[in-house]
Order: sequence, then structure tokens, then C-alpha cells
Amino acid sequence: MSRIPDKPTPDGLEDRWIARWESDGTYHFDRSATRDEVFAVDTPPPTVSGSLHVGHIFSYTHTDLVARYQRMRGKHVFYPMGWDDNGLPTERRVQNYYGVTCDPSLPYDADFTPPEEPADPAIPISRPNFVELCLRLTEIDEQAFEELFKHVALSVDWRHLYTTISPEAQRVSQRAFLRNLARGEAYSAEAPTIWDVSFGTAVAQAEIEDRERPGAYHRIAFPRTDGEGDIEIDTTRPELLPACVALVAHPDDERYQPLFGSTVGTPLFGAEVEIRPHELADPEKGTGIAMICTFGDTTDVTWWRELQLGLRAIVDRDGRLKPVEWGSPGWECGDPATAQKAYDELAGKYLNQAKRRIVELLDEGGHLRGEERKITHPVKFFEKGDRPLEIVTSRQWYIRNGGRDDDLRQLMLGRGEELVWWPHYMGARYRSWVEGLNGDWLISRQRYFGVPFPVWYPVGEGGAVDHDSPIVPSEDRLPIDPTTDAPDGFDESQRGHPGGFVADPDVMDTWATSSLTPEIAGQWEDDPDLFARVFPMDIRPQSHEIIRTWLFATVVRAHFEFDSLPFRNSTISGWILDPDRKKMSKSKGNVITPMGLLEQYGSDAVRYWAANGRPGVDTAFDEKVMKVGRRLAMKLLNATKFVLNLTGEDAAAGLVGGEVTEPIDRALLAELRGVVDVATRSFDDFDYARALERTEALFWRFTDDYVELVKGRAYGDGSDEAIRSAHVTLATALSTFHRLFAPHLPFVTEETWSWWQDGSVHRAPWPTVDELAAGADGDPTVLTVAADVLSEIRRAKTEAKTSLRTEAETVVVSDTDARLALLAQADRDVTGAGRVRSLSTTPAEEFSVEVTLATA
RNA sequence: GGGCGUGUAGCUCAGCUGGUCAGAGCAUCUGCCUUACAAGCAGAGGGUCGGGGGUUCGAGUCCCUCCACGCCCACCA
Repeated sequence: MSRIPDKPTPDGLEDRWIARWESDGTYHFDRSATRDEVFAVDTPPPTVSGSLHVGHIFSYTHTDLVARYQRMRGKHVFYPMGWDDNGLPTERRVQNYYGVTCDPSLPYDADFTPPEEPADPAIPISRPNFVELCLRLTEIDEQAFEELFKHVALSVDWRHLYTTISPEAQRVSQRAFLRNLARGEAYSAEAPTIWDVSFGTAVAQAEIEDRERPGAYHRIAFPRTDGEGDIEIDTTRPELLPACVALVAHPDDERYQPLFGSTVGTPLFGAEVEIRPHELADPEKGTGIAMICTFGDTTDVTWWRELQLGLRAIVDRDGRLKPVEWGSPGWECGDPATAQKAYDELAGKYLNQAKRRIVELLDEGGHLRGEERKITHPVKFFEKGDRPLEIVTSRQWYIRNGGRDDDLRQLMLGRGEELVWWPHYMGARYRSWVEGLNGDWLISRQRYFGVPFPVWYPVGEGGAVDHDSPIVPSEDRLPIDPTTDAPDGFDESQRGHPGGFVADPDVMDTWATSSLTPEIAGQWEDDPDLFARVFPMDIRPQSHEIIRTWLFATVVRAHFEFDSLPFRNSTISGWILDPDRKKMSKSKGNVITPMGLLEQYGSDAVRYWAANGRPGVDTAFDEKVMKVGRRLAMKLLNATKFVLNLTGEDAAAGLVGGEVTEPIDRALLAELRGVVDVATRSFDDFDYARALERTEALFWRFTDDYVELVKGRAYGDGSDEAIRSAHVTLATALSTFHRLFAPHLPFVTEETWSWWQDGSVHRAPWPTVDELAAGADGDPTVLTVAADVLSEIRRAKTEAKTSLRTEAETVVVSDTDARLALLAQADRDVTGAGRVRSLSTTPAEEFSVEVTLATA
């Protein structure tokens, strides 16, 4: 046991064991294992756009705890890692980091080098140059991510690392899309689309959030065509008046019932619009009658579609009012010249500028009633954006998800039922999302750093692009970029020419690729043998706010492609909250960087903190818990050193599981059996926290009570048989504790294990009740009674403010006969540990101990 | 507006299918160099388990209701 240091410390264990695990391939996946022998993890690929924070450490540790447990249970753990580097977050980071902006019309500049400092104003660069910078920057981040994850001992098989922008991931993504397209599950359509004017791209329903914003009601009078007065409506979007195509009120609203079918003129523009009934109109809001504009919000889209109204689109893709020719088809009005004059005051202005101006115009024209009334109301934003979303009509790609098809919706709800949710109530998030879907999944983005749609369109002889007959590549060509690759049967010279082709310019949303993480990690079609061994996966760990995006989308893709779930269990982790119980996030500036914590407390201590967070429960960030974790790690080191010293050189050889004769030794093993059982069942239910809590509780009793009680015997005080019994029990317990703690404290347990065992503790078998057979008939009360008495002796010494070394002259224990009988089975250990000269007992109803201390 | 969750010692949290369930750790206080550990050890004080009803022989534990907080969803007039 020369390997045991004099002063054990958790510091520095990380570097040594990380290197060792890497060289030994401790966490390598054995791909000869069959599916039932495999435990596969659909690891969440973190977004590569900056740095990881403690929240990542928290949730990724949870997954690792389960992976390590399963590995020790004998499963072949498939535990890949991925980096989600494609998509808007990376683009945005690159723009800020280098001070560049992507202009797809520019040619590639092979000599371009980014500025040292972010350029201001931003330098426009070509799409290929832009993509190069994205790749360069993400690579830097990804190296830091990998180092951090290794440092917290994620037992990932790093040979199975993927990135979502890699050619392999693009191939999977494009292949899945083409198959969706071939089966009719993907389609393109020209339709009103929720649009972010800052990023210049369409966004999906799942990426929208409401934010409370100040606004104001303006009451506008619409003159009735029959001259019988005005209809007053309230609106927060007066700038959309030129886009008004109808007024709408509830069919049961008696105030407006007589008016349904009649018309009014729009103020300033004189367009004649009809008053229509629709259930979505709310009699309680405003004046109970609203103007329908194309388009102010998604309700407008519903009304427009269901009432089959005309289209007057005025918002362009930059969020400005576009030029309109009043009097032309679709823009009929009573007096085109007047309408045009008014509109020209607005055209070219951004929406909020147009709003101010039109209010002035309305006011001057006497069309406003009363003062504007300021309110705050929910406004829809792209979750990554900072300007309100608009709705513009554009051609986009969609994947069906049940949002417009109730049969499919029911099937998707069924998948949610089939999936096992941990915690179980998280299934409600999925259900409410699927039930609330109001359209198919919009997957195209008018962006640059993503997976291109593998699609071209034929250009007719007249130069018209035929979007309804896309040209697709064969799967063996994938991945392709249609903007640089030509379709089969064409050559590059035909690009953009009559009779030739054009590329689809868009890229897929990042969720359209990350919804395929099981397929990407499992190398679907590229390595069918591997895929068959790992798919569907066992767990999908993730946080709850992306159930509607990542989880749901992954279920949709697997449903279509494999008619199965992509994973059996969904393990949802909570959030890390700062001490004010707010979610930690970069935008709030309350993020704590993880590397400093890992270095200060040690990785095991930080993992201990993470492991204390219950599955699915938001947890406060608390460094005090890390201190406790560090103390536990330290205790494990010292206790191991001590126990191995007590048991002697032969601790490893044959002692574990040997014969145990003393009742108090059997009592400890009986307790240990209970903990092994609970820890095992807890881990089977992904409750790593309970496993730790129970293990830890017994471990402290082990060191504070059991070891104290038996150390005299273990040192040699007693019969050979009794000494041997203590040695066997200590070694058995130590081996069990090392393995029970191994998932939580991988570094110290590996260290302590190495002092007396061969191989990695992380490849050792998970302890079982059967190994602890000697405790099967043990009575735990023996240990309890002995510890109770010892505790009373300690109390007497403490209250006398004397050292625990002080001898007790006499100790008289009063207790029930049953307990006294059990105490008798351990009395020699008790007198030894308590330094008692004379121990006697008297029967009594209540437990009490009378201690007379020896005078010093 | 609908749904889900949380509310237990100053703090962070355990308390699984109702009967040692009133707990742990931290913090506080009092002590102790005890042949593993002073980044340690021994001990003490501290809570009418969010409020109010109810079921029960018995309720943090089940039911109802209210309050507070968090999250998810919901058509921006």
C-alpha cells in the first residue's frame, strides 16, 4: 500500500485520471454489443456560441451519473457527444466577434482575413467566406467545450463526437429531408409566414415567445358606405390601416349583427371593406369590432384564410412599408389620388415611424376618436430577436407535424404517451404543445450557416422558376450544396438561365438537423451495423424548455422515418437558478463560469453539487454544497487510507466477502444491503440524487460510528476470528462504498480504488445485495444500540468539556431487555471505543446512559 | 385565461404507497490536537411542515379551498 499518500487530497486527481481513462479507453463503446446489451444516450449537443456555464455542468453531470451507473451494471454504454454549431447563434456570434456581415451576392475572396478587432461598420463578405469564419470560430469554442466536459469527467466516448455542421450530419439531415419530401411529409408553400425583420428570416412557431410591450389603443372611425354614421374600432397597429381588408365582430354580438355584410370605407384610403362575423372576434376587446389587416398577427391570418379575404400586403422583409399603387388591382379605392398621397407619406418608413406619421394624418383628417390609451400587451418576438415579428408572405419549406392535420396530431400525442417521462408530469408540456399547434413546422431559414436544402428548381424557357417541380439529387451524392453543385443532367453553365436551373437559396433551421441527433450519432445509413445497435436510444436527457422544439421535432422525424420513438425515456433536468431564484442566463449577466469552480473545489465536489439537484427540479446555485462535496471527497480519501491501514496488506486479497462472525459487523452489512438496494432502484429510475443521499448517509455512519466502534478490534484487540470479522467487514464495506460513490465522485473513487484493487472502478461491477450475503441475517439494531451508547458517552465527555480520550470510569446503560441483549453482542467494541473501564446494564422502559468520567 | 410544479428549521433541501416524519447538511453556539481526517471531530439550540376547512383512531403525507412564487401554453384588435 505504498501507493497511499501521507496526505491524500482531491487536488490534481483530474489530470492524472483523465489521461489514464483516455489511454485505457475506459469509456469506449464496444460496438460488438447487441442492442439489448447497450445503453444508448442521445446526448444534447450544446449550442456552440460562446461558453458553457454551470447550468451545463449541472445537467450534463446528471446524464453522466446515469451513464456510469449503467456501465457498472454491465451495459455497453453508447455515450456520444455533439456540438450544435450550425445556425443563427453561430452566425450572430461571428458577426459580433469579427464585425462582418454576410452578403450572398459577393464573390468568394480566398485572401480574406478577418480583422483583429471587430470591424465597425461591419465588413460585408461572401457566403463562403462567412461560412469559413463560422467554422473557424466554432472550432475554437468546441475545443474549450471538450476540455471542460472532460474535466468534469463526462464518461463520453469521444470517438463518437459529431457536429451538426459536419458533412456527415448534413448528409443525414439532407437524406431525411429528401425522404420526407418523397413521402409528402415535407412540402413548400407560398403563405403568410412569421418573419423576423432583423434577421431577415422566417421563424417557426416553436421559436416564438410573447413579451409584454407598451402600446396604445387608437380609436379610428370608419365611415359607413351607406352614410349612416361611423364604425369605431380600436387598434394598436394604426400603421396597418392601408392593409385593412375587412372588419370583424362576433356573430352573436347584437351591436354589430345588423351590419354584417354592409361595408365601410377605410379612413385616408377610402378602400371599401366588408363587416364580417367570426367567432374569434372578442366582444370584450376594444369596441368589440376589429379591423383585419394582411397581416398584423396570426389571428389576421386565420380570419383572412377562413373568410377568404383579399390580400393587401404592405410590410416588406425589412419591416418597412413597401410602395403600393392605389387604384391598381387589389388596391381599389374611391379616390386613388388621395389614397396615394396619404400612402406616400408612409411608404419606405419603418413600421414604428409609419405608426407615428399615420396617427398624425388620421388626427389631421379628424378620423380619431378620443385620446390614445396607453397599454402594455403581449407582443410576439423571435426568441433570439429584439424586434417584434411581422407576417410576410413568402415561399417556405414545411414538415407536417399535426398542426394542420388532426389524425397526425393524434398520432403525435400518442407518441407522447408512449414515451416514458422523468419526471412523469413533464409529459403535460408535450401534450399542451402538440394540442396547441396551429400550423406545420416551418423549417426553412433565409440564412447562411446551416444545412442547405438539397433542391434545385427548373427554370422554364421563359425564365420562370418552377417551384412545384423541385429537382433532387440521388442520396449517394449527399451532402450537396445546390448553390455550388449542379443537379444531375445539368452543368454549372445552366445555372440561372432559361432551360436551366436555380438553387434553393435557403438553409434548414438548426432544429431540422438537431431533430436527427439519434440518427446522426448512430450514423444512420452510413453505418447500418452501428445504427442497429443503438437505435432507438434509451434516454434523451434535456431541459424542459425545449420539449416543444428539440424533443417534439425528434419524435416527428423518427415517427416518419422509422414509425417508432427515437428514444424510450425522456429525462428532463431542471434549471440552475441564481440565489435570487432567477434562471441563470447569459443575457441576465448572472452566469458563473465553471472552470474556476472546478479548480477551486475539485470536479468531484462540483459533481456532488449537481448530483444533489433532484431530477427535473430547478435548483439554486449554491457553493456551500460544493464545499460539502469536497469534504465528502476528502473523507473518502482519509477513511480509505485508514481502513486499508487497519485491514493490512492483504486487504485486497480475498478479504472482501469473507466470513463475518460478529453481530455488529453483520449489522453494518445489513444496513449496506438496504442502501445498495435503494441506490440500485433509484438509479434504475434515474434518481441519482436519492442514490447519493442514501449512500452518503450510511457512509458517514460508517466512518463516525462503525469504524470508531471496531477500530480497536481491527487493530488486534480480540480473538483471531473477531479480528478477521472486522477486517472482512471493513474491506467489504469499503469496496461497496467505492463502487456506490463511483458515479458521483469518479476521481476520488478511482484514486482510492487504485490503492487496493485492479482495473478501473468505473468498469467494476455495481454492488449487489448478493455480495453482502453475510449481512442477510444481520440485525441493524446492534449497530444502532452500540452507536447510541457511544454517542451518550461522547456527550458526557463533551459536556464535561474534556477530551474524548478521557476514560469513563463506569457506564450504566438502562434500556429494554431486547436492546440490552443486542448491546451485549457488541459490548467489547463499545467499551473500547468509549474508553470505558466498566460497563453495566439495568433493564428499563426508556433508554438512558449514566456516565462517570475518570478524573484526570 | 388554461395547464404543470413548488411552498418543511436563518439558508439549501430530504421526507417513497398516511402511524419513531418533525429530519440532513450549511450557518450559529459550546467544546475537543482523539495513533485517518483541524478543509477535522464531539455536542447544543432552532420549525404550530404557506393559510383555512375536511376525511381518518391518527395527516408535511389524502380531499377541498385560498394565498405566494416559478414555469409551460394561449388569437398582438
